[in-house]
Amino acid sequence: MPSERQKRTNDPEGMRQRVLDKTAEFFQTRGFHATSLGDVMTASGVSGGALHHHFPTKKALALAVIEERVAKVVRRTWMEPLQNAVSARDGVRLVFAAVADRLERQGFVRGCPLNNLAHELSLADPDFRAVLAGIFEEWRNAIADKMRADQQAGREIDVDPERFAASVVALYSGAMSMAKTAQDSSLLRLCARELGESGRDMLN
Amino acid sequence: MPSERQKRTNDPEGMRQRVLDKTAEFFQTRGFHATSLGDVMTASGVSGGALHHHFPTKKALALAVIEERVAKVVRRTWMEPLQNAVSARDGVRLVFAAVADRLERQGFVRGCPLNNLAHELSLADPDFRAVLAGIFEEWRNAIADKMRADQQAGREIDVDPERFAASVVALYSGAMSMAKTAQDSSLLRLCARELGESGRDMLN
DNA sequence: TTATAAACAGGATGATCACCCTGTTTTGGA
DNA sequence: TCCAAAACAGGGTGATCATCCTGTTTATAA
Repeated sequence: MPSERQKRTNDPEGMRQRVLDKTAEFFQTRGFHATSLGDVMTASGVSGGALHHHFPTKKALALAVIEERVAKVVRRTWMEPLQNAVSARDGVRLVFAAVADRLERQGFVRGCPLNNLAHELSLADPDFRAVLAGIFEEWRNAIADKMRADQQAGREIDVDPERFAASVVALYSGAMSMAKTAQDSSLLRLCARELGESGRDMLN
Repeated sequence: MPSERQKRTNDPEGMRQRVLDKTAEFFQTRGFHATSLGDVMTASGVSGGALHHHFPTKKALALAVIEERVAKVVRRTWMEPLQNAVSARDGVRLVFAAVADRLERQGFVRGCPLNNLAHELSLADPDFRAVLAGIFEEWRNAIADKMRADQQAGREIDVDPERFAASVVALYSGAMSMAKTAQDSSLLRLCARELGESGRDMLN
């Protein structure tokens, strides 16, 4: 039986996840440089020794956040809904609308976690840049693949899948940038309309 | 006549501009937080006292950089070429092409200075956010105004100028984000094609 | 010429930060 | 049961950074 002098319960995986959660949150609202490891330690209730044990450097922590949190957000927000959509174009419209809905409910815009970190870290470190570029590519590929599937079903024949994918990611990223800076989610909706309700729009 | 014990020549405005130049450069490649005032002092050959005399805080320096450098880049890159263009759509295409040309010549992508700082500073400080949002708005207004002028000449009747302007800024900002992260300016060209060469494109 | 303020120099300072080190506790397998 | 490794605690450390302060030099206006 556990004696009363058992003071600690080791939960390495739980502690790791707690650190990643809080760090991802701080990175999203303050960015990499404005987030201190002290902030992370206090917020996640982790000692300096434990933090260093799981993540030897701040860079290692950031890479884990990007690979295990940021990438996951992109997959859950974009790729999964897209695969379940009836078409590429419809899926993209649904994602734009879903994100705009969420932003309006929460009342403020923190921006796209991938873009936030990409801007701050892409030029700072080659390792950061490589991982971030990989997520962007995965994102574009998911959209292009869906569009190619549509085309194999005989639809959207005159569309270049790569160009469509890049433009959708660009439109979304840029719209989120503006929405974050203006703190106005209606800019996202405005850009979303450009994705074409009928056949006479920019992106149609 | 100037005696030989005249050791210094005061040039407050020149020194101010030199500081702004170097700071804008550092902000563009490293960002706000990764740029130390020591970096600025060494690079621009300015003493701590002089720097503090012209810009009492780092925030004041950053605000000056945004208002006197970043805003100017947007005006020179976007608004002036746009006003001289034959149409809004054509002007936008020209700017995309001009930027892509420059990026290819220089061989690397540092990104859009406005977006770079907007991502890092928008949520950090209300004053930063306000100034940055103002530049985005000015940018959008310039595009929308040009489109409205086209419409008064009977062209592009079925286009919403605000929507067009927001989408163009978003497409450009997002394309630059991707190009910067991938260090591949061809992504900008790919997105530029979405602006419509004939009449069957996303943005046409 | 002289007084006053602006312009500039350069070191001091306190706070912060990422990282490290030493030691203790817990865990799981031999 | 025991032992080695993993997990964790917490204080220390050198470096860096933004800001400040005191003093000196230059410009300007009376």
